[in-house]
Parts: sequence; structure tokens; C-alpha cells
Amino acid sequence: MAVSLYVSMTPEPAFGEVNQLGGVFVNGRPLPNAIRLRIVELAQLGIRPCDISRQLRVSHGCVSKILARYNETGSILPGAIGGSKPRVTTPSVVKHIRTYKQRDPGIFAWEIRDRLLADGVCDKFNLPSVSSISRILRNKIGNLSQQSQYESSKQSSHQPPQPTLPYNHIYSYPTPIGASGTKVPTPPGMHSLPGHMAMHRIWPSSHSMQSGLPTVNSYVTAPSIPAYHPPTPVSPYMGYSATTSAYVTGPTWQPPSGSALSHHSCDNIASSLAFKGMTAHHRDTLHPHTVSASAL
DNA sequence: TCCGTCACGGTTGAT
DNA sequence: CAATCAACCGTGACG
Repeated sequence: MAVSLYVSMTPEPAFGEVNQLGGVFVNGRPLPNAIRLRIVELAQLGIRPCDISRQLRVSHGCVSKILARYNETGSILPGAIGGSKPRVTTPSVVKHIRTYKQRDPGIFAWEIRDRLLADGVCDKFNLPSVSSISRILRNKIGNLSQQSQYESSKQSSHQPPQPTLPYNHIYSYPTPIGASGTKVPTPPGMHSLPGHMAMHRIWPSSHSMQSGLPTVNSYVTAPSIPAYHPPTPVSPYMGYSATTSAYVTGPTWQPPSGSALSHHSCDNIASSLAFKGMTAHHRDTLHPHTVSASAL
């Protein structure tokens, strides 16, 4: 069912839906990291998934999924949503194209294409089309002199996180998940979490979790689930604030763009429990498609 | 009653 | 610049 809580008709996500357990969620969007974290923590305390489900008012399917993922990958974080993997324009290909272009600025796209094939950079299956190469030349290599590389253009380009950051980046993906295999060619072992700029915008979580693990009791002992709080148009997750006031000092829901982000680094949970024990390495198993780029 | 799984309707972001 | 597409999401229902 998931009663919809549209308050008036605001197009913004200043609403949520209520599941059968009375929990608030936003369809299509991940649960806040704070909730994910609590699911894992409660599970680690030996609380059964069904109880976690009831306590946090998250569907048991979701609890199951999050716990399963955590057990498998060590991450509480959701996967990378959206986007599509570069099918042919992998960083390696871009790099080669760039090299060709540097060596011969007058080179044609079709010549580049031939060379990619000839040099074994691509085979006939992943050979970029001429138009793709043109686009690469235009978009990614357009300014050879100042950009060192595709990667750097991707990563160093956002020095101060702009409010227009893509949503996905609010999550700190301490894993190739976010960078998921081919997306961002983050070398293994990286811990270049965008974590410091994570989550400010949306999820009300983790602000008050200054240091690592919050003591679980802070919410475990909460008066278990007062009657569902009628949500206000503020944050779809404010229902949680009732039981876990510690979590909800954060910003309320903001429209995904243009909102003034008050940035203090806050995504500590990612670094604390986002991974069991491990800090920055060993993430190979993380994603079913941690593919291809590894071969680069 | 618990829990794993999956269809569904949804969002997101690269191409 | 809009559309497309494939990734992911949590819910809810089934077994």
C-alpha cells in the first residue's frame, strides 16, 4: 500500500510514503544511512531481523537485503543508483584516444577508431563508434592542454562540492560500488571517499554521530515505536526522530538541487560501520558487476 | 512466525 | 537537450 503522504502538491520530496509498519520511506530511494546503520548494529546485537524490522519500521525484505549485503560486502551503503556503465568509452579507451590525439592533433575520429582496433585497445565488440570518439574528443579531451586525463577531469573537477552534485555522490561509496567497476576508475585500495561531502543534503542521519559508532543503546532503548508520527512536510524520515533524536539534527529534506548545503563533514558512519572492520581495501566482492575496469 | 526471494513501481544518471 | 537504458531502491506478497 504505502500510503502516500503528499502534502499538497509539492513536487519536492518533502514527503514520503508510509509502509505497512508505519515507517516512512521514499519510493525509489535508499533508506537513510542512519537507518541502514542501525539495522546492521541491531543485528550485531543479536536482535532478530524481524524485530529490527518492526522496531525500525522497515520492511523485513529490506532488512534482509541490507543485512545480506552487509554480510556479503561489508558495506551498509546502497549501491550506485543510476547512470550507465561506459560500454566502450572506458577510461583506458579514452586515454588512448587522448594519446592519439596528442600525437596527431589532426587525426580523424575514424582513424582513431582504426588505431584502437589495430593497437588492440579494443576489439570489434567494444570498439567505439566514430560518433562516440567524436564525442569523447569533444567532451573529455577537448582541452588537452589543461586536463591531464579523463580520470582527473572526473575527480579533481569538483573541488568544492557544488550543490548540483549528482545525488549519488552524497553517498560515500567507499567501494567500487559507487565507482562501480567501470564508472570511476578508482584504483583498488582507494579510500578516496567522497564521504566528506556525503549525505548532507538528503538524509537526516549521522550528523550527531560524531565519532564512529554511536552507542547503540541510544536508540535501542528508545520507547519502542510510539504511535506513528504524522509526518510533517519536512522530512520523510522525521518519523525516526521520535525514537532516535540523536540522528535527526541534520538538515531536513532538501530538493536535490540548488539548496544551500551547510557542509560540515558528517558522513562518519560510512567510515565507522559502513564497512565491517575493513577500511579501504578488499572490496572486490562488492558488486556483481565489479567488472571490466579491473582489467584496465 | 520468520525469512529469503522477487515483481513491482519508482529514482537516478551516463550515454 | 531530451530520450533511452540500465543500474539501484524499498515495499509487499508469496512460499
